[in-house]
Formats: sequence, C-alpha cells, structure tokens
Amino acid sequence: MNIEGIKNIITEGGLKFTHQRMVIYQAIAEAENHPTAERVFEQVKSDNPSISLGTVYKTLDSFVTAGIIQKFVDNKGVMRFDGVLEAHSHLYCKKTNEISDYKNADLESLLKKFFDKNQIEDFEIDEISIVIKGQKL
Amino acid sequence: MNIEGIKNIITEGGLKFTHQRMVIYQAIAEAENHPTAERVFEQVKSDNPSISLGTVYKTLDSFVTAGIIQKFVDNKGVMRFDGVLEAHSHLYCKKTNEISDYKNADLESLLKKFFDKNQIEDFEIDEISIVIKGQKL
DNA sequence: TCTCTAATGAGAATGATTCTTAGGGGGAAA
DNA sequence: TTTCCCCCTAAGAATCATTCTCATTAGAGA
Ligand SMILES: [Mn+2]
Ligand SMILES: [Mn+2]
Ligand SMILES: [Zn+2]
Ligand SMILES: [Zn+2]
Repeated sequence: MNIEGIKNIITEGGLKFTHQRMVIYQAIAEAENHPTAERVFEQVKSDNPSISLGTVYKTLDSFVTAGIIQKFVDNKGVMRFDGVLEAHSHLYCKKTNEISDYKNADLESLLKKFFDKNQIEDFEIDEISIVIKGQKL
Repeated sequence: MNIEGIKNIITEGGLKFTHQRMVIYQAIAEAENHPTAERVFEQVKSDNPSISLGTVYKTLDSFVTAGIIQKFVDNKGVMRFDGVLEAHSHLYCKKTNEISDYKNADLESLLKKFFDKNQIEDFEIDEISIVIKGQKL
C-alpha cells in the first residue's frame, strides 16, 4: 500500500496523521504473521530509530479503538495484532508457534446458521471465533 | 467430592498426595467460574494460611501436566484453570467479565464433520475451541 | 506563521508468572 | 525405629509484557 492509502486509513479512523503512525500501520499491513508489539517495534526501528516502545503500544491501541486493526491474545498471553478486519479463524502451530489465518465462508455461515437456530439462553452473542491448534505438516 | 475421591484423582495422575494439592484441587473442582491462580490462592488461604502463591502456580501447572485439569488464557492474557476435562466452548461476558461453559454435542459433531470434509492443507488439527464473546442478558 | 492540543520518548511502575534457594516431610530401605 | 533421599513447599527475587507519568515536540487549523 502507498503512503496516500495509509494516510487515508489513519485519518478516516479519526486519527491525526504522524510519521510514527504511518510506519506502524505499514508494518501491520505488510505483516503476515500477527506480530506482537515488540515485533512491530523491531520492524519499525530501522525506519525510525528514535521511536519508543511505549509509542508502539499506544499507537496500536489507538488503531484498535479506531477499528482499523484488530487485536487478540495468543495462547501464551501475549497481544497479537492483525490488519485483517473480516471475521476469520486462526491456526496455532504447536511446532513453529506461528499463527496463520484460516478463512472459510462456509464455516462462517455454518456457525451463523447453527447459532441462529440454537440460541444460548440469556446470552447475546457479539462475535464468535475459532481457535484451531495443531501443527504444520 | 470427598477427600478419598480427590486423593484418587491426584495419585492416579502420578502425583504425590499432599495437603496443598488436596485443597487446591478441591478449589478447582468446586469452582464454577474458571478461576485465576490468584483467585485459587485467596480461596485456599482460609484453610491453609501459610500456603504460598508460588505453590499454587506450581501445583496448578503439575495438575495440567498430569492431565487432571485444563488451562487456557483469557482475553486479558491471564491464565484460567478449568476442572472440566471434556471439550467445550466458553462464553465471555463483556459486561461482567465472567467466563462460563457452553457444552453442545451437536456443535461438536457439526464441527467435526465440517473439518473431516474440509481438510486444511498442510495442517493437522489437534483441537478446536470456540470462543463466544457477548453479554449476559 | 502562531497557537493549541494531542502525540511522542524516556523511563518508572505495575501485574502476572517464573525462578531460585533454603528448609521440611514422608516414604523406602536398612 | 532411624536414616537417607528426593520431592515439595515457602518466601521472595527476577523476569516479561504492558501501562503509566511527565516533560518535550510536532501536527493541524486559525
Ligand atoms: Mn500477560
Ligand atoms: Mn503479563
Ligand atoms: Zn488473522
Ligand atoms: Zn470451561
């Protein structure tokens, strides 16, 4: 994605455009692997050696609040950031510790149909996510 | 559960029976709410005022390794312990922060059937869990 | 350009969890 | 029963991810 595209996403999220936000968003958008804040920090330091880790945390949090990225907690308890906004599932590899995306529209609609029929009593569902643990072959 | 029952579970897990292990297992077995280690510690201190938090962590970890309890990480990144061993899903309430169990055999078999048909390429599934976020009504 | 406010950098503080170490207890063996 | 050994435990230090504080800076609009 080019600079203008990133700038638009950030400002349309209601955030002031800064150099730090620009490189941090870019790192998330380009990442394939649901990076941690620490990993984003390392990635971004080459372009911006004076950036601080606190800024990375705060910026990622602003992005989540603005709805332009997602976050979740991995099974070690560490925060992971995800530039993919659509609902999708995650594959956890026990061997490599990588987390990869699994998108399947059939699965989404299967679940939607199931929970439409089988309402959970006294509970209103906002979102459903599937965590699949296993290993790459 | 009575003391003999708990003692059997602990020793059949290959662990030496101690007073600390007994009260910690009892706390998990009686808990309805997927307690944190800290919460188990508070619970158990009344019976055993000299117990240490480190012992609670190590004991819970031994139980998990022995396969007599389960653990997972909640969406704040904190470890939760669960005396329920069968596969089941969890409901996260955004209002009360409670985590409750959702067991539905139809859902389990639906998912099993789906992933039997739709194998994920180059990935061998060990376990699937569903996280449902929403709120109690 | 000037001003105002929100963003940033640096580092301290916090919270959950793990590690280290010294002492204690219980069972096997003599 | 006594000894020996190993494992368990208590206490607190250390670690790691994350949040907070506060002084300084830099966008964006006037
Ligand atoms: Mn954590
Ligand atoms: Mn933590
Ligand atoms: Zn993803
Ligand atoms: Zn449960």
